[in-house]
Amino acid sequence: MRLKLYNSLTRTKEEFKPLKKGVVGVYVCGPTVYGHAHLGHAKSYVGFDILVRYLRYLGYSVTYVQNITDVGHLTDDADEGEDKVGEAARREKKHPMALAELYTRSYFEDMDRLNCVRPDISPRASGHIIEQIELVKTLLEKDYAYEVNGSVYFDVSKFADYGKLSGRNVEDMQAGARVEISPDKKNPADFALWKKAEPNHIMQWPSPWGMGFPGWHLECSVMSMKYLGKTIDIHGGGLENQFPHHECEIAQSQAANDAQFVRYWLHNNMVTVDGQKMGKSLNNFITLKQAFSGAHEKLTKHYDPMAVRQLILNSHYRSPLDFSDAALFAAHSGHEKLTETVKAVRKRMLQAPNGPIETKLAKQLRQFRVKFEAAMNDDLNTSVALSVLFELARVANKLLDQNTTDQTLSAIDALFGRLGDDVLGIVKHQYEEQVSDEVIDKLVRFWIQRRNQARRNKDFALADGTRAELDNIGIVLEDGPDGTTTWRWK
RNA sequence: GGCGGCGUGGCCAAGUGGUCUAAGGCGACGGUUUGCAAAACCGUUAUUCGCCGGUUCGAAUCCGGCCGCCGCCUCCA
Repeated sequence: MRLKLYNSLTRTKEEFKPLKKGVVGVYVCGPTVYGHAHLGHAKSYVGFDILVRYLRYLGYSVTYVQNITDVGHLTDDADEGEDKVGEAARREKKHPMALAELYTRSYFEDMDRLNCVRPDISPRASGHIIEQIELVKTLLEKDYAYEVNGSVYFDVSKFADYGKLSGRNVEDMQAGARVEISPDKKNPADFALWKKAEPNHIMQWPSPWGMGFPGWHLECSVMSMKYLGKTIDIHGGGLENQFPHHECEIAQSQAANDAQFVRYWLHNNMVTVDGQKMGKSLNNFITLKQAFSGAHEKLTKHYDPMAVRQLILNSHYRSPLDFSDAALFAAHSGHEKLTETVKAVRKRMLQAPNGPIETKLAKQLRQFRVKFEAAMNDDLNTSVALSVLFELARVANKLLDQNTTDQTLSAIDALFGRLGDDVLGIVKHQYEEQVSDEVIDKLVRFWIQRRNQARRNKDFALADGTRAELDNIGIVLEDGPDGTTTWRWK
């Protein structure tokens, strides 16, 4: 069976065939870096992380591009609001580029903790102004765009397919239902390619139309074209960007290039928190840093990033996901079970008797792999794929109760590695048991107490024995004149 | 107003015409193991898939109606 993906463009699951054999270009709409990443980012980017990992598992050579939006994304409607990065910069009293850098780093840090593979290229919108201006020029030359007062708009009436992706009809949409119509536009659905900047606007660049900045939609067209070509295999993004962002990308790109822009459109569904949409005004807006530290009133504890990842993989990427403390807790418990099993297998592997794997078991492991791949091939059904890991864990734990062979255990470990690590990213190559200084201090103090108890009981043999044992480990006890005991490394 | 999605056990969640008396996880309960516990393992926990009607030899899965919930079209992945 081959990989099938649900293509938003055709609204069907289609067999995935890349344009060039064995090579896949993936472009995913990245974050606008004006704040810390939140649970919504986690769902979206873990979802596409799985796509990239699985394509690589299947043997494709994948180029994964995910932009960083640091200019042009407005707070209001696509044309009238303030630049998000600019506004946040003003609020935090930073230069916009410093603010973008801060949150870009924060974003990468959070994604690393979620064990998402880094994109191969993370292009910044502000680093591609020249290319964006070039695209606007092309669209003007081809008469798909018009200039008004230093701004350039795309003329939607000239692009027949506008609305095809999101199933909308320009005529049917209530023009300006919730948004003021810009007087400069010929048609309310027209969108900005280039915006004139007022003098106080910090981020602005010279252009043939005067000082200004690019429209938000432009960057994705330009950067995907630059790094992946005019026609790309897969474009991913959050469902909320299907309209208008992705429609606009299609219109710009295809008008400019006279070529299909994207062959497979993938859209990730949204998250809710306790059943409600997550919004800054709703007091249920949870950043990843808050989830990882537990610093949010909706959370009873801090959650390991892997628990968040596990919860995301527990459901399908096209289904909405409700984050609740209970759901996170359940995911955490489940993840712990898998982790403990993998650790136990690896530990036992080292001392298990030499011997081959039983034929019957080898067959069962192959079946697990078949089931896993069938699930993943079916539009990345991670929920079922994950269930295979739990079945594998059960088999492994049963074998651990018996005196099984080293080859059996290493086969199980290899399967955990291939499926759980390479594809799902919830099993790690290595688990280093790190002991903090605080824990060591508590342990030593515990022994100091025991020794002092022995001293009070005049059991000097035990007291001295304890001190000698600690000394062997490299820990020196020092009894002060006031009866207190401190310790230091030898 | 326009567009779309969802409703499966106490909770999360797969399954979308027969292998479904419905995967997997969490939780709960009983058992094995254990000095006790934890972990692990075994078993129990939906004859039923929001409600009503229809199509069909057969429906959680298709169609119609109703009820409920959610999202997008502003911000937001």
